[in-house]
Amino acid sequence: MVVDQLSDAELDRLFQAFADTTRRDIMRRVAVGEYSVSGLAALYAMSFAAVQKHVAVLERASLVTKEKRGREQIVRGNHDGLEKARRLLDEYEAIWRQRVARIADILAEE
Amino acid sequence: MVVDQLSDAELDRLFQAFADTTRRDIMRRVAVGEYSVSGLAALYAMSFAAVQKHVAVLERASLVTKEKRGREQIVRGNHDGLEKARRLLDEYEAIWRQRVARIADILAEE
DNA sequence: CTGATCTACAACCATTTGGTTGTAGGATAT
DNA sequence: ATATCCTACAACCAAATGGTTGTAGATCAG
Repeated sequence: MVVDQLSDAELDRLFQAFADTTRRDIMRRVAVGEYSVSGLAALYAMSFAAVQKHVAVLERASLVTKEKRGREQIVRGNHDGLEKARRLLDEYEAIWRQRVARIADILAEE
Repeated sequence: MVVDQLSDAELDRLFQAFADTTRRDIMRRVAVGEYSVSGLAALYAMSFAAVQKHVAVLERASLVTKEKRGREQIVRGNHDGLEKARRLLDEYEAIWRQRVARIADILAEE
């Protein structure tokens, strides 16, 4: 039973978000600790605006959330987004296994 | 222990490959049955060349393989590629869980 | 109040992406 | 031998991506 239907566009955004080294690194960071946008920006050899854009991509993909704290914007990992991506790959895995099982059945019939 | 180290570029290609609805659909198809490139092309409302490009993206990402059979090119799903993507997301999941566990520990100490 | 910090956003640029059409070559069928 | 089918690849185009700099609005510190 599929509880939580994801649109194609949502999945596009999800995987697109993972398809960049800097963004995957940001995901690792915010999964462990708290970072402001400028705190993240300090970690990479690119402009603040570039990092800001990466965070925006992750946010649109529901992989992080931002929360205003004073003049800072705290970036937090969003577990749901990660789970959705994982679930899709698990689904593919299941399809694969079904196929392997079916082939085994066919071989067993002979 | 990380058995099989994936370069950033490989991961970029892997997730980039998943970040398109048509390509995810192709992945589902070839996981179940056998398709030639033209067989796949017949399924979508776009040119043969466009589908050919999508297959090429999946191939560069090690998500499918092609095998020549007569004048056709048979596209097959490659389980390894899928596994690698799954493993990465599992790793993120593990990082997440560690954090949750650590927070629980801190709360328990008080 | 002033200055420094953090953020957002616009404008711009080069490259990549996702699509097209067209051309050409190898394999198959008649 | 000829026509058909399947594939590969080049050239082109519009839009998106990943980066830049610059401007401007909030918030905080002195």
